Amino acid sequence: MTKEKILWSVGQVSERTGVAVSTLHYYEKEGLISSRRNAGNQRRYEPNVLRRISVIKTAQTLGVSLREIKNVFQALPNNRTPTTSDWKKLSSNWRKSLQQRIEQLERLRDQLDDCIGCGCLSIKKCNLRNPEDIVAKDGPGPVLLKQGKR
Amino acid sequence: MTKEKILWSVGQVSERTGVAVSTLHYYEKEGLISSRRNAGNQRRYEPNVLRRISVIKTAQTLGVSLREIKNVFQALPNNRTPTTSDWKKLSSNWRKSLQQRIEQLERLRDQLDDCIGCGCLSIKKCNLRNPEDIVAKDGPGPVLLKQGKR
DNA sequence: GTAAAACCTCAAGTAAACTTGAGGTCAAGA
DNA sequence: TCTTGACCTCAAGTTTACTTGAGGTTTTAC
Repeated sequence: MTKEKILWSVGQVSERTGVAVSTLHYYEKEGLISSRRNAGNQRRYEPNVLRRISVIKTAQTLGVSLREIKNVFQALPNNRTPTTSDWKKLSSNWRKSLQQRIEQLERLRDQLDDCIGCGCLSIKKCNLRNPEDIVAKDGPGPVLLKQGKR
Repeated sequence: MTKEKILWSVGQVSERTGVAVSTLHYYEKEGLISSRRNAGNQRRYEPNVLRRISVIKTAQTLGVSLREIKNVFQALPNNRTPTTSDWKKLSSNWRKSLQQRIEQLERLRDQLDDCIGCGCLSIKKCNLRNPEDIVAKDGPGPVLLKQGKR
């Protein structure tokens, strides 16, 4: 009993996932997904590529860069096609950073509430802009939230 | 009694806000902030530029593009330096989209929880990847969350 | 068997948000 | 005064995540 493998063409994967063919090429070039080729050199994907693409897109929604996603993939034992339990770990980790992001935004929201309340956004008082309660003196010193590059 | 205006040099604004001098130049070129010049053609900023920069940085944290921020600024009557009540409106609006973003991420988080629970991320079952409860058929059709460009 | 649709590669282009560099001017302190 | 640090302009470079295009091959449908 041979296991019949259903393979997908790039166009099928594209339609199935909503991700452009050119993007699939790009992901492959970047080492995020892989494919086999048929006799005519056309890409043929195993179904699990859909998993990978889902994870990529989900992670991007969370603000994870492709580079980081690739690292996560590569950290999987033997860089094998991830198993269910690998996915569990991934989901768990991303759940954590998602939670952190949510909390960060909630803090920001609450600070915005303060600002709306006080109508301030003033340099010396506003929490949002002066999160460490640093009060402006004549001398300088950074006052905004430190923010990574976006 | 003349109103003494304290003006800031670009270096001072940079240190005060944590935003690089080159970025301040860039924001000015893009029409997000403005400055006067002293006799020697050096930039001199009115204190309210700090407000603008705060708003820019805050909005960016919320995922608002510079273009959008500029539009908001320009929508202010006479493109004047925003007043306290202008800021209230801005804060309110941004508070709304912040809330939406939080809710979106919370949904994502809860769906991730489901995935962790079921260990799936499977094509046919996973909520996260199949948010509309579209069950995979043999025929294609996009399955991922629609996502704007990032 | 043939035409159209789908696929291939590789290079170059795009957009946002900045940064870097070259070449030169201005200002403040010893 | 002189030197050093802060400033100036303008052009070009950088990064991420893709898209577009040219020129050619393969597959599929009639």
